[in-house]
Amino acid sequence: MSGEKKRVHSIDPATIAKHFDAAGAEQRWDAEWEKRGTYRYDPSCSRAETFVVDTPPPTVSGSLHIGHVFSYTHTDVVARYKRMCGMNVFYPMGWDDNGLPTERRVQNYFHVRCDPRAEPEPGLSLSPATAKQRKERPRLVARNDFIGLCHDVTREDERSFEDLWRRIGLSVDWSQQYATIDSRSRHLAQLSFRDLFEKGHVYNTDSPTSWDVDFQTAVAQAEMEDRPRPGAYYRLEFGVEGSDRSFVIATTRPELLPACVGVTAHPDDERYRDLFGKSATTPLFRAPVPIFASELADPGKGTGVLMVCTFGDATDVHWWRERGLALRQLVGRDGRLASVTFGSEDFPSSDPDAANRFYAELAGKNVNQARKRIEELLRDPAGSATGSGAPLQGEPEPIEHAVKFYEKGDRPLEFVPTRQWFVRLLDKKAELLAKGEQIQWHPSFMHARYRDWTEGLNLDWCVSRQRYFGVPIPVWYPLDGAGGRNYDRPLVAEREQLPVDPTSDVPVGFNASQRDQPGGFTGETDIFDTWFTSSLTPQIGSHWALDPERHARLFPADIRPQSHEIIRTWAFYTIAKAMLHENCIPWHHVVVSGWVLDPDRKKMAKSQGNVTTPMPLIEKYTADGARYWSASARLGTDTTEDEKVFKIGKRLATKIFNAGKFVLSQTAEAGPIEAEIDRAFVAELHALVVRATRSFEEFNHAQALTDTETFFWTRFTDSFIELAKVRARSEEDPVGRASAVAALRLGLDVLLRLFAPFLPYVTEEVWSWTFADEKGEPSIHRASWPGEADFASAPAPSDAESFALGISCWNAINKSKSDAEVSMGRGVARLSLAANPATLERLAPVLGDVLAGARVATHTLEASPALEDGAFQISDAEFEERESAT
RNA sequence: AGGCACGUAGCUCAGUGGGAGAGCGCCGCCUUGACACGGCGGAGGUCGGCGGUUCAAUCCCGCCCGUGCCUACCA
Repeated sequence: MSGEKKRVHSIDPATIAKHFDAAGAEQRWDAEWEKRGTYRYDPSCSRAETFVVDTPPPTVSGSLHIGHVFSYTHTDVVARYKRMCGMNVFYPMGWDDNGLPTERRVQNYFHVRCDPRAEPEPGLSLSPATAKQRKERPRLVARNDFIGLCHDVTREDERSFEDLWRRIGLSVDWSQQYATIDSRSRHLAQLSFRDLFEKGHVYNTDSPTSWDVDFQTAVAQAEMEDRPRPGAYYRLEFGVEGSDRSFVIATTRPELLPACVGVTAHPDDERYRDLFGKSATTPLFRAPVPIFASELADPGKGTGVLMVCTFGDATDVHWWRERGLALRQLVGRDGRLASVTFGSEDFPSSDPDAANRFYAELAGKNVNQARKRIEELLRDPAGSATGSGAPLQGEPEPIEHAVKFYEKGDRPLEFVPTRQWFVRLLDKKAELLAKGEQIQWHPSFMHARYRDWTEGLNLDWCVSRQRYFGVPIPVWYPLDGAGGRNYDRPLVAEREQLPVDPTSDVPVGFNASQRDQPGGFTGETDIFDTWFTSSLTPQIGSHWALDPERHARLFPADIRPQSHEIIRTWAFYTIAKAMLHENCIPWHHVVVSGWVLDPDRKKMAKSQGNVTTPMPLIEKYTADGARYWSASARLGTDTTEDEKVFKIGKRLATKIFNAGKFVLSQTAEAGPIEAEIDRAFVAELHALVVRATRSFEEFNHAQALTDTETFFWTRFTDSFIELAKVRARSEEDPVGRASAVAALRLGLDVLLRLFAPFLPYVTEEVWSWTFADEKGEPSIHRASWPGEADFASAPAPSDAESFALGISCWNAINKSKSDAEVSMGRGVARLSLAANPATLERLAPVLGDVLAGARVATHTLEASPALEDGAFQISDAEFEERESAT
């Protein structure tokens, strides 16, 4: 830039609005960016030139809240930085409409139920159900028709999300959209299953599985949560066969007594040692059950001896398998106690009549009802296994204990034997952990979440769900001559066949007439766990098996933004899938945002009823203001919704607008940057660029913002502009004037670009005034990130500290004005400035600018060796009269 | 019960082995020529507590207290 004349425009400030019209700018630039394709992904670029974002697809049936603005802004800031660094950014948007929330919403909205067996009605389109319709039975619709209705309902939700994303300026490429239930996602999910099947990673088995009795579906380990629940220890007296002995078992689930298949205690427990190998007799039902020793029994819990039921908990399942115990399944899929007959082979009893009499009181009841009733029965001495009075010893002792629930469920999970499909993961913990090591986690401690979860895994991934809406499992089963299903030879759809719906499509080698006929086939009606599809978001973006060339340009992705509570699901499963399919990691970085807390520091959640909708905040504080609040938060740190911070962001945008207006309205041509204070300012600016760039590279955008913001206020607007202002308009010093204008413009130019990822609107606005034209880059968001090239021609200052020194001196003069209670603009007729000799000497090159900025007419310098380096003392200041100030 | 994180000014939060910080709020002053949607100045904190390491600890280590999350806990 030095020497040569640049084509520089100044603006006429009169043509610029007095105040920044943020709302207008937001609307204008969003349309302009779309029109220009500013954020368009270029599919011709190689993987190395591309920065790939694995955008989290928001649950479209969820409500919009300020937390969405928060975390998506974090991602956008990174995407914008990378784009300015010259990367071809792939930043898609997905919509998560696969799964229960949408299923429920569609059911209510249209008053329909999905039924895979229903006749398809192509082109089905419904109106929202009327009150009258709601009183009737829900209409049954086929799966694909249900999916169509889902699109109808979610389109509206998607629009409101898109409105928000556009309003806050997400630099998403809107031509890259997908939905987790759309045909490509379904296709890829089924291809994923086919691939896992071919590689031997999936299996189906009939075994006790965690089951939600309300949703009536199997649930995976990752979807369970413990909730503290009140319960009670019921002390029940058991008999010992062929002996007078008895013992007492403490149980919290007396209703499972009829399902008791064994009794166990710790092998070293003296109290029960003599019982091992014998048979116990259960109270009420008089069932003989084996007594065995197990290390898993805790002598300190309850009475130290416990009953094994099918099934009370995971340990019961373990003992049942290990010991080959009987199966006496009581709780059915609906959560009610089944009808069983004591005295049969499966339910032995030494007194079947009494047992059946007691059980008749329980059959058909749900778990809670059965517990209440059996407590009463257990008070009846007639039920004793020993003839020594009521089986219930004393009163139940209330306790609070943890009970497993489906995270979306309302009643405790039960173990119910069902046939399910699983992805084998338990035997791959070590590889999964190794993959986690290859990924960079931001902040790094989030890696521990992944590690803990993976190490603690104790079940394979149950991927089948007994729901109706979702991606069908592409499998049929051959039927034998008697119509029995052969689960060991599943007919998994061929790759070329996909996508399929096995309830309407036909496996290769069969024809439609053989459906559900002996010797024919039957279609799987189960669907996939929604995570089975969501774990493929990087592959959905890259089109994976459907377009290997594109896949190679987009996979693995660079960043996966997400929140920490779904590390065990979304992150974990995505890593597992990439590993099982291609033995690689799905992305290089996981970027974890914290949560937004309400002003009382509680997590903002729809269920808590404390969510803040974002639009009013954006309208009040502008999109840039909302983004400022978001970007101020470090990754992984929970952040309080604090309007004060929004306000600061809005103020910052206004200040940038005004500073831009001032700098760009300087009419003089820019020239070489020669004045010492200009050079020193530029040197500090350069250092800022280095710091901010490093912060971005470390995924510490909050630091980059803080540094840029601090510099902008304290070094640029509050000081450099003030100190260079007079010279920038000086008629007598054309060289100094050109230098000042150049430095001011460079400062604005660089700071605008440093702010651009955070405040896309105001920076684009100011950029558009003259820089867009001068630099031939219509959008700041496509301009280059500041770097060495911007400073190549700026000579170093003779003293790196001279700008700082000038500011100190200027501040000292300001303080004297403040002390005298005169305005900063007041002229100073004369003053005496004291500093130590070395400081005075170093101040000399910038003193002229300082005195001009402070409007000092005459001054005297005083060398005071006693003063510290860099300290200034002002005395004998005489201020001009207000009227005489010019 | 284990793991992780956090605890700094009234509020929201930075920060570092050597001098305690920012913004907001508060107080005082200044209508100035980019900006009153401004500016200048000021008050305000035993950096959760107790020990230890060190010449030196808000920072490193240990213990404790408090908060949040993750994981475990159904006899």
